[in-house]
Amino acid sequence: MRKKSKHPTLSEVAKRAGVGTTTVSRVINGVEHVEPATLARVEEAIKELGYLPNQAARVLKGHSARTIGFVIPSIADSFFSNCAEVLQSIARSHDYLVIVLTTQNDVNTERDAVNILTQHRVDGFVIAPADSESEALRSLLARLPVPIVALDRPVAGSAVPSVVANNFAGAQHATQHLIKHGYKRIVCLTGELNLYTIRERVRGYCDAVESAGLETVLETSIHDYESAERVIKKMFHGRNPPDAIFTLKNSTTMDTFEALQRQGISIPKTVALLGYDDFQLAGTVRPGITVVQQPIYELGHVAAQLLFQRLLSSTANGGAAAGLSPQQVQLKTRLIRRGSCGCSSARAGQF
Amino acid sequence: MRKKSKHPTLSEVAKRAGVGTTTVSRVINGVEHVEPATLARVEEAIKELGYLPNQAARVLKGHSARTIGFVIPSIADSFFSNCAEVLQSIARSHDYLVIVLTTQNDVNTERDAVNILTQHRVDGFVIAPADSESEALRSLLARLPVPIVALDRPVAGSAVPSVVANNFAGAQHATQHLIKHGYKRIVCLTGELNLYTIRERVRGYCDAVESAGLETVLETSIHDYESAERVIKKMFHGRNPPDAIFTLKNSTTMDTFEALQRQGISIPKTVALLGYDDFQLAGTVRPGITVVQQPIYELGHVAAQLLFQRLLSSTANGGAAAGLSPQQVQLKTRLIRRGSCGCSSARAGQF
DNA sequence: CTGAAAGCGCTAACAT
DNA sequence: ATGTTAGCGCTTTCAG
Repeated sequence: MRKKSKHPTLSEVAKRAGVGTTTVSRVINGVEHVEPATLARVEEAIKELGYLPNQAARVLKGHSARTIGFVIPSIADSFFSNCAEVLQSIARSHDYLVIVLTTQNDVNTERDAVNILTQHRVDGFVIAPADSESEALRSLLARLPVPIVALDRPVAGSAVPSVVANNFAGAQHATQHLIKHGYKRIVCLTGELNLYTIRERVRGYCDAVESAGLETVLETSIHDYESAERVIKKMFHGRNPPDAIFTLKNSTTMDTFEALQRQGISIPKTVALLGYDDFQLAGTVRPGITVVQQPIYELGHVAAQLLFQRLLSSTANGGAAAGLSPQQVQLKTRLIRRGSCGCSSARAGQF
Repeated sequence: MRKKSKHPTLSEVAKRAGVGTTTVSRVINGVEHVEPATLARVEEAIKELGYLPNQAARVLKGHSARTIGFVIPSIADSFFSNCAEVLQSIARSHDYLVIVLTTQNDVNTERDAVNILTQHRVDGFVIAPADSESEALRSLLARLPVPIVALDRPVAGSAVPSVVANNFAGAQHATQHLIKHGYKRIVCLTGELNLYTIRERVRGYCDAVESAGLETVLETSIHDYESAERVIKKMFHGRNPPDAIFTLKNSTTMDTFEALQRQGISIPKTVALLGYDDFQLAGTVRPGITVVQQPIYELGHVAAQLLFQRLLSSTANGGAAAGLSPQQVQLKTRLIRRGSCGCSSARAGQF
């Protein structure tokens, strides 16, 4: 004895209240010209049935789904989960929903994700492209009739607005900082050279090192603790060990810190350490770790703003985007000096 | 000169290919009885128009939205973002989407979230209830015609299946461990006593302390670094300072560690520290922090499995849930011994 | 102030 | 093998 259709429908409500469907519809969407008595009856029927309007029907009628998508490599990554939190709260303030899809930086998964969102007729989305240079992605996005904003990584050669940190300058300044400390052999530890952000950071590192007439030492095989440890062992057992290490993302920084510590290599005495991207406890471990801090909250915030500007203005004036914010936003990073680079760690401990 | 409807429709594809809508529909949903030549024409039309079926229409037709909801306090919390990652990947393997909604543990926001998901006709959802005892939530969930699974916190007195860790036993064992070390004055630091998990942990702590004939010292005003520091200062400047501290969630553990370190209070010499919930670098700071580790991955995994079992079986046999896994799953926690409790930190450093 | 009816894009009988 | 057609639940003219 189960109900056929699990959810009550508007016409069921109408029948129960003894009115037409139009009246119920009016009651649901902002009351206008409904007699108090009728209104009361309808509201009671709604309550009794536990009626909730079917979004699908509304959308089919041409209404917005009030939903945006968020396409990111991983949601377990604190950078992106923090962005997601910001995006979520802004979306909610506009009464929009967020659908999160993860790509693991795989271009096929990413293409599927974008298509799925399109099938769901989201009103727009924010994406951190797996491959900034992908021609396929660019043309895929170009066809879509909804606003899109790129986050953390741009879409090269495309009109898609983007909000990214200045990875080049961040890495460049960080490296210059190490150079000012007098370090002569600064190695750069990383993996995932295919990512836009990483490439930019590498560029910044190389630029600074070369400008100082030093030698670039790039190690691109770090993917986890084991690879970090192996590389570090090799470096310090070989001739010409580094006097400073620059790591390009926070898991690499942590792995490196851990490996150095376990091998009893003193920071910053034997080797200095500077990491790209801040993380919890970076100021609490001893020594505190000097890092390039990204404006995570701001990145998420600006991306959300850009998206909703377009969303709201296209609703308002039929698609003509007038007076919108700049298309390509680049945000500054900040160098947080703690003890690991050789600076006095007097101010260590800040998050 | 803008297109009216932004997305191409099935009948536009049909027109362009010179066939009926049915044929196009057949091409889209698993080809059956379509002549190769026709098929080719249709496929080309689809490609040319960049056609993607409108989910809303399908759903309205009675099809599943192939979407599940995930209702959690916050997505920036690593516990929940890790769960989200697991849920996401399992959902995707079943070709389902995940909509994430956050509640900040606010019951009204939570109610809204559930209703929004219902309006979107999700096929089911996983929820970490803000208030396990809420009668309102219980009755709200009871009315819903879709499968629901509670995660991390049960829904008291309800048929909703739940997947939670054994918070009581975890805290009890942890406290007993401190007692075995010989500590006599073990204080418990926490906030958010309204949460099910915290209350269970407090119960476990109290049980162990009282069974040992010691005094319970519960400090429930810790919300951030400042409050942690204030309380610790007071404790160590007053008479009868603690010889061990048990913190009930990881941010409290980190704040406490930091405050102790800044005040030059030695761990574990002056005071031992043991925290509930593991975190990155817990094994890397000095001393490594002994923690109760929750089976995060497994929690997410089992919750997802429970949900999809119900989802898939209700699709298969009309709602009769036959041979399903147990309704109330309770998972074991693990005590990870590092240096901060007074154990030798020989095995420290594991993540 | 209220109701009847058309139609959004799609699927699924039912025809052919 | 393919086309015709009737709705799914809702909003929205257009009439009363």
